[in-house]
Amino acid sequence: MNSENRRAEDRPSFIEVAVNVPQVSGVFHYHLPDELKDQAQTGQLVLAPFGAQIVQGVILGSVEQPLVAQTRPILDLVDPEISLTPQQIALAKQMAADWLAPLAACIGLMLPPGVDQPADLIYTAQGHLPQGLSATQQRLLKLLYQRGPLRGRQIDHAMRRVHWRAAAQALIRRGLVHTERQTPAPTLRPKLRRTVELAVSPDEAQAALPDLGRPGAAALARRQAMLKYLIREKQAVDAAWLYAESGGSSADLRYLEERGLIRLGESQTWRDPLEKLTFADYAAPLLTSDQLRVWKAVQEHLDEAGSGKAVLPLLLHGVTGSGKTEIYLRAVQEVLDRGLQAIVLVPEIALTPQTIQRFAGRFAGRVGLVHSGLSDGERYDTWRRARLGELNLVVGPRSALFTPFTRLGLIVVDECHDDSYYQAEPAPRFNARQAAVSYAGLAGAVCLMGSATPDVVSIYQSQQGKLRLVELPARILAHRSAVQRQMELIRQRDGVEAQGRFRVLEGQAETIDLPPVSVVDMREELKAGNRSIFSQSLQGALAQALSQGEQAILFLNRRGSATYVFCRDCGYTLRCPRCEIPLTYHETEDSLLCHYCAYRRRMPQKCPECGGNRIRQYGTGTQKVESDLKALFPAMRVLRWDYETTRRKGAHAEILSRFSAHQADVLVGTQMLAKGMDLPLVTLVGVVLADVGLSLPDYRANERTFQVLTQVAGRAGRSPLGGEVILQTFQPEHYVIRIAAKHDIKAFYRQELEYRQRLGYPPFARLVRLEFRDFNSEKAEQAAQTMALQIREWIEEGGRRATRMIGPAPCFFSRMSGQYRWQIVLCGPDPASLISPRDLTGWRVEVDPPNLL
DNA sequence: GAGAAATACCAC
DNA sequence: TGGTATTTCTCC
Repeated sequence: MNSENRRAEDRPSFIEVAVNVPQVSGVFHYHLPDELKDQAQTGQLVLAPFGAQIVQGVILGSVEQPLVAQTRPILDLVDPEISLTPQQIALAKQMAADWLAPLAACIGLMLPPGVDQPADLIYTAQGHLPQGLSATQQRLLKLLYQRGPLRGRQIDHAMRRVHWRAAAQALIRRGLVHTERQTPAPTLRPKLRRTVELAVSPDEAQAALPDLGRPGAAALARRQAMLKYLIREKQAVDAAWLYAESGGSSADLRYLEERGLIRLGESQTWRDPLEKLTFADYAAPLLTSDQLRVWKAVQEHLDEAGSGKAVLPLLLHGVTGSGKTEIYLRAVQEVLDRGLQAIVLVPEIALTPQTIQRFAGRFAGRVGLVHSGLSDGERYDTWRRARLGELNLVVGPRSALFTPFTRLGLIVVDECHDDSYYQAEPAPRFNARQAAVSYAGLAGAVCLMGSATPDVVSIYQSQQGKLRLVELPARILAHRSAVQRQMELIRQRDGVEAQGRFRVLEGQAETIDLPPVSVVDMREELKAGNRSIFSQSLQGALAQALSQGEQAILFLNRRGSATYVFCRDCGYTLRCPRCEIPLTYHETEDSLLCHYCAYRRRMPQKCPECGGNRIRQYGTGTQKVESDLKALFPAMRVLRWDYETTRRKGAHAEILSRFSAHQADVLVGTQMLAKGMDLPLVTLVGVVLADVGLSLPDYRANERTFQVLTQVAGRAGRSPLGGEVILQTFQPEHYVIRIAAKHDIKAFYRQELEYRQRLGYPPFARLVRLEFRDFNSEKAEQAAQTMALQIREWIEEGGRRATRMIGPAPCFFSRMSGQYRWQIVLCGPDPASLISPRDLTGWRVEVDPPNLL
């Protein structure tokens, strides 16, 4: 048979499918059975046979010639409403290439959570426990006897880090266990509500009113009320609404339906996480001259992108409080006015309630929210609303990037320096900020990134013409209403008009200088006999703020150091038995906690090493700061914002609103204090120990410390009350401390770029990190050594003299959850191309990871 | 990730 | 040599 003689319509069309098995990277060719030919478009989520399994997959497109002689048919659609947009498919392909990740894993990011159901087996035990089984086999059998048939994933959960699958195979061979395939079915369905409408004309319904039951019966009155309501309404109404209006029940509805008077229907309803919340309208303020200049640049980009031109991503560098969010809001407004759609990425939704509020306030009823607190049903509905074009704006963390829009005009990346845009676990390991740039390019949209502390790599890229840098160098005074109240306060306090450090521009917003920063040398404090964690000047400043009814923030840079416990006799440090990370002390429970794997134990009375009883916690935690503060200032109202106090849902917003409402004088906290918050009453920021973090063995330790110090300093003095920042440190001469104290970010970039160039780190090279984990320390090391030899060979073969290999070495956090970690770092112009064609099963591969710890 | 095929291993 | 444990490879 000659296929060329066939008419085009008869030619079977083949399709390319990415199967949703995360370990499988390739694409596979199938054909569509006739009954699916009309429905199965590119992007559709389908069920396909794959070996002996039935798996989900996404149609990537059609092909003329399949790769295999005999294709198998697609079985069905998983959900007719779930299909990826062409731009999403393009982005998935781009990401797979950029991050050396399997395509299926990237496709998985685009699907609404809860819909993708990996194929699984159901394991059932049969017969009795015989002799001569291995420990794992016995455990597995006992588990199956106890809990009955289980899915593979349930066993994964119950027998964590046990390689039980081999044991299961052995049991299957001996006939003690049997397996059954489970065809995955989506657990989610659209939420429906019942509707009611008249099935007859209003006149006929009116005529039927007296004859709806026994005269005088309660049912008669209820049914009449229902019918009357429907006569008035003329259109279909929600059944729940009708019950409330008439006092009737579903039995009454059934009666009216049987009489042929009404018709029951169903209509779809959306699960909207913002529905129950109300937000104050947030009207657009006038722009400052700086903002107008930036806004013009944004408009230019939107215009050019609108006319089909490729545009550079925009990097908005604006000091804290310079009005970046207002620029985002205008850009979103502009895009919506043009009939396009926008995605706004924020770092950690729980930590930026103020940003969310401003978007929800400005675009009430038109904004979708995506975050980890949503139920699967809410996400599924948000996804489908976006896909149907009923939603045009979405705000959320990195996963919001994958909202299925077809008319994307803008992607905003707020606080673009934030590490939470990087996803390390699970694979694919990628940076959502870089993915946003790719996506904007693919979709013809504008990417607008903003930060008060852009990372040096972005700054370098702007110097190289790869990004367009726009700046907001001046701070805007806190909100006008708050300012007015505070001017009044100052007048009462000082008897004079506030002036000097801030300017009032005619008819526009007012600007104010960044707060002065003083550096306190803690070595001098020790010499002077002050052994408290607060220097004399910080104590003085706190006392003053308290006496004047102002607020203060005390910041602890905890990364890499914490309240670890050691013996003052022998020096023994208590560490996590699984991770070897120093345990941190928690006063409230008198217990020790590992912050990596959540291992917990009681605080010991005696040193486990030497038996001495002088075992104490050392270092400074938020609890210690809180108790010391209370000892110094008994009247002070202290609020703690840290890991411990924010585990409860909604705790972030609650703490923030209590502090904003001046129900506390001092807020003590860690990293999260550095996020974008607007707290007008804060006049003092104290950094308890500024140099923590500088000693971490990571090439970005300086940059990260500088960023966090700059961000936290920006929380002070956003009002006419003024403000100051006190940095306590043991290394006052360190350039990061010196430059942060002067707010001289440009000097930091010069220094840091010089250092990166000297050592050949990004942006002067790119990085790939290979990490191997094993419960057995020798195995982990062995694997790393073998791989290192292999890589050396690849470098040799390819003549890749510009690529250097760092390691193999144990990672800084050398154990995590009981597994030993070893790493190899490749550094060079394009290290990814060296390993992309190789088989790296068992290795975690990260391209341009944000840290090497 | 499952299942089959290929290979390594071992007792006789 | 037959049988089983282990690794490798394909799945469209």
